[in-house]
Amino acid sequence: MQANRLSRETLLPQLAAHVLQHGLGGASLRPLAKAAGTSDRMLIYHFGNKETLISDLLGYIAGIYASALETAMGSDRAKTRQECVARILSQGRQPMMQAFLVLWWEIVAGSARGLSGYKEAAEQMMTKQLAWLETQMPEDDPDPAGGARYLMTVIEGTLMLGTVGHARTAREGLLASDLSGDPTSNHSSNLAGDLPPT
Amino acid sequence: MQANRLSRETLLPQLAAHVLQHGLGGASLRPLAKAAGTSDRMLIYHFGNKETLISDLLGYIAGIYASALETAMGSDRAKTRQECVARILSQGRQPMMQAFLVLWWEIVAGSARGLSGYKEAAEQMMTKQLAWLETQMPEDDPDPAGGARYLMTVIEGTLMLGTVGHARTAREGLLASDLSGDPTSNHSSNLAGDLPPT
DNA sequence: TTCCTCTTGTAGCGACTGCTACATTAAACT
DNA sequence: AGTTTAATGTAGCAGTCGCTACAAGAGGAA
Repeated sequence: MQANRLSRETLLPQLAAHVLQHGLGGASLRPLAKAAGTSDRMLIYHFGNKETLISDLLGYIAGIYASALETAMGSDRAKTRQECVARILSQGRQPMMQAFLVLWWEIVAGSARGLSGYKEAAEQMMTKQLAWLETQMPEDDPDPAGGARYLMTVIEGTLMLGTVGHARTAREGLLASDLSGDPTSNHSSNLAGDLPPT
Repeated sequence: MQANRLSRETLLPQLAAHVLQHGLGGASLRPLAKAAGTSDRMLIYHFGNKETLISDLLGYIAGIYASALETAMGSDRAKTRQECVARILSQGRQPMMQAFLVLWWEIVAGSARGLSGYKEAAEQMMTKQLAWLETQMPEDDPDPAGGARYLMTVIEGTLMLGTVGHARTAREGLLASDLSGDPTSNHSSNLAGDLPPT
């Protein structure tokens, strides 16, 4: 059984898998090629050089992330903003999302350093996440657009604090915020339980 | 004029300066040594190996950050939480803090990947920032401890969105939050003006 | 067939990586 | 002074980096 001809399209999934597991920082051509069952020679042949390979790969990964969000888009909306936050944070604790998250910070770092392709991919992923978040907002929310942006800010801050060992700080912050459940509201408040552990 | 004997203490400031400018990712011994006016040979001699060099360097940089916060600790507290956020975000737009911020995301990424020394430094920096933030909370704040943690989460989320080209998302989110200024409050609301530009 | 283009393998280049062996100088102790 | 120890320079090793020159196969077109 002969393998198909190589192309960017057949290469990218395997490259993405390797990068999701081993990161972008130490990603060099020969290990990448091995993961895709080829040689560095062919990677350069098909992508021209490493820089555009990484750019294309980031774009592809952003696409994966987008479709992951699509499939994760349950039909039932959250009832409160806090439930919305809790859902997303608990979803972010799934193993697949963990790998994404680890990679995500490398993408952010690359963005900050101005590496080619990073900012575009990051922006695309966040735009998609924002759109997804808007669909998850409570139906009776007074300001779904602004609220989604607010929740996004809070969520990203929480994720960052979590990765540097300050999950507890974020949790206590959320509990002290208006997201911890308005006592005058008739919705149940279980944010504490759904927040990430220390 | 003969240069002083080398030691970790005399080396670290110059190494830190180089890393703040060029990043941790591509930091290899020879450029680092050149920036410190020595040879890679001596870096290994004084630090043992690269890994502990980076660890020590991260610790040293965390120390720099801590003292930068100390000197930035004005005696006057903010009057409202939103003013507190606005101050910190505007402070983060100073050039020196910009360099820190770019480096910061590399530290977060290293934390997430489990690189040795990264998480410790990151945790230390965030702990320090949290303590500093508590001192900046409004005097009449009903919950300074919880509020500081909440603001910290929001601030970090805002910074992240800013570096990936979503400063506008964060700004709109903050404007839609309870931090945008309570109309029933007697404090002035100028958060919009102090938020980062698009 | 003959030719031509696309795709792939082999081999290697020059630069760089972290690190070390060896020798030398400089300072400090006895 | 003599001895010992710490600090530094020179040179280089084995490995990896991105990338390329060259040639060989493969498939279609004439």
